[in-house]
Amino acid sequence: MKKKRVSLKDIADKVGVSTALVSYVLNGQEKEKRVGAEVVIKIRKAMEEMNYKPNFIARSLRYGTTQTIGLIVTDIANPFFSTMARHIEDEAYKSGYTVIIGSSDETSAKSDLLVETLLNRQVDGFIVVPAEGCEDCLSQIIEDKVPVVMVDRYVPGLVSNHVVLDNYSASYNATMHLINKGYKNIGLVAYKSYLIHMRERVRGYEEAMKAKGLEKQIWIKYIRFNHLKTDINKVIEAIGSKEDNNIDALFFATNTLSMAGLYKIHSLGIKVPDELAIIGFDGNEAFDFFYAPITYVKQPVDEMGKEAVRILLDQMNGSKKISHVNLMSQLILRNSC
Amino acid sequence: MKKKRVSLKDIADKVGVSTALVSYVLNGQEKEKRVGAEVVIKIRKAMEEMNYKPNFIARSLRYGTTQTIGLIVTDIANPFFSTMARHIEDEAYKSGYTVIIGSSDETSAKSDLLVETLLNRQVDGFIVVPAEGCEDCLSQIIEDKVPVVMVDRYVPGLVSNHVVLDNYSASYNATMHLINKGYKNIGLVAYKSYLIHMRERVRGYEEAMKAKGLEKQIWIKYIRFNHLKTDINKVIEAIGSKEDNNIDALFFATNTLSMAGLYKIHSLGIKVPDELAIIGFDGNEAFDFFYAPITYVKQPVDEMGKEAVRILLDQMNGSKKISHVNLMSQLILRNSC
DNA sequence: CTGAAAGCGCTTACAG
DNA sequence: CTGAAAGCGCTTACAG
Repeated sequence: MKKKRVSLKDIADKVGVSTALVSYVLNGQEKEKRVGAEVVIKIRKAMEEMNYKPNFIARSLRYGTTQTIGLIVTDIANPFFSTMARHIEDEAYKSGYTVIIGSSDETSAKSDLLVETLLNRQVDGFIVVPAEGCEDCLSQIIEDKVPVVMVDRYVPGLVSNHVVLDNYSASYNATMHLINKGYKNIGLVAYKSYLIHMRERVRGYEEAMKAKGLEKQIWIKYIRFNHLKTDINKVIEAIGSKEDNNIDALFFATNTLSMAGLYKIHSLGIKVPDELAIIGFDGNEAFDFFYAPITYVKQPVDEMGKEAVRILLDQMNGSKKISHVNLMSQLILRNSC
Repeated sequence: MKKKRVSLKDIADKVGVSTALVSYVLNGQEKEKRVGAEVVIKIRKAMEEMNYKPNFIARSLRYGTTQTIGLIVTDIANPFFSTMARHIEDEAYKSGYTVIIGSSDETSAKSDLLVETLLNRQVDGFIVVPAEGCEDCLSQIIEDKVPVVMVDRYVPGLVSNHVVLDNYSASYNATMHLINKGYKNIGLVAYKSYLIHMRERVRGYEEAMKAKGLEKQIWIKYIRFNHLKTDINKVIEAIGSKEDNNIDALFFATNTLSMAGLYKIHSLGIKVPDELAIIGFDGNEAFDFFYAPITYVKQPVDEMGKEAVRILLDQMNGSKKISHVNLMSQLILRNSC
């Protein structure tokens, strides 16, 4: 079907030299290998004329390296991850790397599948957002000695690289902001998950409450990832009907939680911030257009992506150093609290 | 650095057979090739024990096929394209294909670079959102006889596949909706571009206006892609200060135009729909939270992605049929007009 | 300065 | 039923 592409050998035949010479000029080694000046010219000309393009697959097989990075996120359609993917792409291309993206949907089954697929495809390294139960697939990567850096969250105990938000302080500061604004019954809406980033966000909230003597007011709702809408609707309805402990402020621990919560708050006509103050997670255009623009925890998603690539490149270049990067968030103040 | 992976030959040596047999059982051809029953068992066992993983790069070199699709969008961080990418990913994985994504930023230079990179990497097919001036890079793909399907827009005159929105009717219907609602001075905000999807959207608007005897009221502002904010702010400011022809309704021709326009409308405090009616393009969570939820043209992005993959797979399987798919949009009615 | 040859890890006709 | 061998398109020591 495909037209047969011209190979090194075709060039060599045309010029009447061995493939070695063609390979040398292709790779700019005509100096070191002292290829004859006229030969170089002839080879260049032939490559041009025949529109030669090197076959990376062959080169990969030879080198045992593909110049490819595997990126596993939970969902590329999630703006947080698509934005990060873009930064990763840009940073990787700068160094001649290409990126293959896969979405795990927060399941270890899909993560496993992706890891296996990408490992078979000989990616040189991984950037992964580990899902729950991903200890195994990650240790498989590590066993194979393929460099990997985790982003957004990491698997505690796994000796490997990661670049994540300082989730504890992000959450602590957001909660403290609400407390300082005078709210007392501050609730947290989090995912039901033992993943570290979620636990840290919970912990930050709890510690802030305790620090201000509000341990009695600690109120956390855990949402099931697969039942986002139904679970969160229930939570918001209960708040709306005052069944629930007179919650006067709500902190959402992720962007998807924030959005789902806002939809329900909006449809129930709960007044923000008068009846309910809000702090969301991650920037989002929708936050800006909510009638009370939403105060939120801003993550340095660009840095997260770029830093992950830099660490990964380092590893692929043989560095043995394990890097743990904690990025600081910023609380963007608006009118929702 | 990487641990040497176990190869077919390692298995063969361990079991004491030739690589041919191992290859046969690996590919489930033990029946056709009548491999001895015990041998099959031994090979299977060895593969298991040694944790053998086939090397796709080697296989690719042999087959001349990589089971990889190259996807070139304008920006993977744009929600429209990231959502499409997700559908493409899912559909591709179903058939054992992996996808490599690149962002062109709407420039032909980056598109060229991406095409070259992906061609070198021997992708089996392309799905591309062609940028302005991309005639050349596309014809290069076509010359190389690599299957390609264009999405979102296409290059007229290029004999190739595409799946796009029926932009003319989308725009015609949206404009007609505004006219029927009684608006007279309806403006269109489009990108300054000769790309077909944009021209069709402009044409749909113009024809609708003419059909209702409003040719005199035709009013179009062309925004430069690289000066989105400044250009659009100027347009909205002029409307706000009534300098401009008493525009009472605005139709935005893309999602990025819609968002940029809404930000300015919001910050100037222009009342929607009383002072200015709005129709936007593409669904968007921000549309939902605007104080007057935005009426918009909804694209079937899932179908667009999946259909593109199906056509591409068909082509890669040798089909010579050229497919042109026009998808219908839907006007989602809300309160902004 | 240049060529012949081995090898990366597979697959597959061919011979027995 | 099984093995030896060629070949996919490159790179690179080695010999001359």
